[in-house]
Amino acid sequence: MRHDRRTVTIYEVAGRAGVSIATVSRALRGSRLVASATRQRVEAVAEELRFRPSRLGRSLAEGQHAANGIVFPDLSGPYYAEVVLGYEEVAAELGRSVLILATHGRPDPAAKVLDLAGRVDGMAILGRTVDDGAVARIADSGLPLVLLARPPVHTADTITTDNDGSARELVRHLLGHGYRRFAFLGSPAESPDVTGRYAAFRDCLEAAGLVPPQPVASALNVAAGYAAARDVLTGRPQRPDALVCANDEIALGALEAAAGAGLTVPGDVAVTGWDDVMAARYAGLTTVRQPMRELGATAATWLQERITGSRVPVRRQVLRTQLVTRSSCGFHEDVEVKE
Amino acid sequence: MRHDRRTVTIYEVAGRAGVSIATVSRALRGSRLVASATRQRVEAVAEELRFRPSRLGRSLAEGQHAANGIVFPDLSGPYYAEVVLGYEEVAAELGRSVLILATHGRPDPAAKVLDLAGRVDGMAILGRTVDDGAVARIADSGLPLVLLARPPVHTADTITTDNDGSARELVRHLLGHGYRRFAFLGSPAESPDVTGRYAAFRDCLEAAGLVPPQPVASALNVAAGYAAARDVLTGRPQRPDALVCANDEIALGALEAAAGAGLTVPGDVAVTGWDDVMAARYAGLTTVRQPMRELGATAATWLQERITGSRVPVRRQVLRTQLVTRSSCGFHEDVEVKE
DNA sequence: GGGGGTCATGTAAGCGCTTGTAGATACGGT
DNA sequence: ACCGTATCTACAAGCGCTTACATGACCCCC
Repeated sequence: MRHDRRTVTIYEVAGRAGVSIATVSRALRGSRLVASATRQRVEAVAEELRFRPSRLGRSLAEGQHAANGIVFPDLSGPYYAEVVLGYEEVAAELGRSVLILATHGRPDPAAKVLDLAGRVDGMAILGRTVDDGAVARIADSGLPLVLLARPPVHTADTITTDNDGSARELVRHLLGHGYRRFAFLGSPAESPDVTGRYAAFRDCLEAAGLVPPQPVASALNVAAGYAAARDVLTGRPQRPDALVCANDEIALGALEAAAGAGLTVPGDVAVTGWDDVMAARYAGLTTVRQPMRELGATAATWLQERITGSRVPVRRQVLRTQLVTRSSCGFHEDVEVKE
Repeated sequence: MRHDRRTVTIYEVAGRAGVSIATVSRALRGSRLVASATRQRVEAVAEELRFRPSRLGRSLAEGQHAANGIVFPDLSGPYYAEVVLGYEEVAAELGRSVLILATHGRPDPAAKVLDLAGRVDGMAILGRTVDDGAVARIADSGLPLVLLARPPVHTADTITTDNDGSARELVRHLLGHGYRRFAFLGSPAESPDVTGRYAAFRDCLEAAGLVPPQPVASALNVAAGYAAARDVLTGRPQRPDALVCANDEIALGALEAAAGAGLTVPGDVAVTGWDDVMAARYAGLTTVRQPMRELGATAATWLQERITGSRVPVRRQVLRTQLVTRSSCGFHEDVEVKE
């Protein structure tokens, strides 16, 4: 069952250098307890033999994987990719490898998540990928955990973006443009973010004296958004004049549906999204930009603190968002600044 | 230096169940050499103690990490993200974890790549992230390796997409629309793909009796594409009428530059890209779609074969691409099919 | 010139698992 | 009553490293 290729071990280096393995280990890790002549000899032999210490041996002895994990639904769309990137960048800087696990919308990722948990010193969980039970079980095992864009679970740290604030800002902006017949496209059950966005949308409309509509079910992709918007724009007695979409992909689908129905944007209907994907810019879509990279970076930083130190209190943080107004929500004088 | 949180080990399970650790191991791994009464007892105790076998212990004993690595430049844009996703999906299916390493354009990732190599049973390297020397060194160590969208290095398997074929198809298409004054935007040094695309572009124009232009330097992002296109469209005596851009981001920048220069697309100038990013659709950009997901999936499959079996011959494969014609390369009757 | 440091190195005990091998037990056939 | 065989279990070696502790050499100074 062993690997075919023989790798050179610390024993061979020790033998060739005429010292014990303890000395090799010390010499190569820069301990001061080695005479410099010995150190040089060991280094020369190690170089000659192309010795690379086994990560497994080292990890087992140290009781540290020197690795972090991250679980996410997928990487289509820049949203999660940016989070992963921010996470990886900080982790790499700290000398930790990153293990990924994409759930790909599979029903029960618990087994794979548990497996991942056994390979890392800490782990970030992104969105609604792992159910509360599994999260609690992992947290209870003592594995440092950070939850991202996901409802908190007792002892784990949690970071989210400001869905509440951004939804309110968005709705007020649309109200300011004179829109009154709102629709919300996207199923709150799809993700915790959508849940929060819809809730704030509802509250904000109520506060404005309007009757908030039920959300229109839609998965978080272009095709679903197209279908949902088509139904809403053509199949109802009272056509809405503002489609608040749970993310940009739904909104992009909605823009197509509007065009298909012969409606102009933003004249006949306004459309907004969330995420500020690259396509949003070319589609003139008003949307909410979120600090995804920072989300990942903060997660990696927090984990590091939990892994090395033993800070006790549970942390929660809400990252600020930015409303990006383009043409799809009404006419503006200001032109988007070139980036 | 050991971890604080005490994890339960096989010894405790053995003690509680009144058997040896060997029996625990066999019982839990489903060996037939265990009486079913014993197995049940062990399983009950393991469950009660929430015993999770240490991955490190197991890997060390088996000489297998049960993990694959992948190195890529970044994850902005769907290109690499899709590859990673395809790779992860297949690897996970095969019970292997995935370690990622983003080079983030850092100058010398060799140390981190070597570290990664020590943590996995096989590894994919994407694009021009690791220099030939480091690749050769890893390959020589016997680590199964697959190179993606990158020039081959002796013993490693290589998979690329059909840059040559797609470039020729693209140029012929533009020639068919009547364009004759071509420019190529993108620095061949940026990536092996760009090198291949430019070479085929050049050859194809020569074959058509035209004098191929030198490439116009540009990094693979929107801002660089904008700047390069602006120079080409405004700063030259003979303005080109077809901008073949090395990827979609450059092309999107070029579209903006054309608009900024008061030129119509495709009337005054045609623009094309590569990758078919989501924004390309909304920008009406003609481009080349590549099977990125398949690229990653194939890499994982090949690695698995190399890791488990010992197939000797070096493999090379070129994946087919698909020209996606939209409005930016001339007027078409056909409308893109809804996806 | 012997006691007490300091410095360099070796010894060995883990870290948590897998697995080859040997031993124990029970059973059936003769 | 005995032995061969099948079935189960324990023993122990190993995987490749780190590190506490022991050992020994050497030097300094009273």
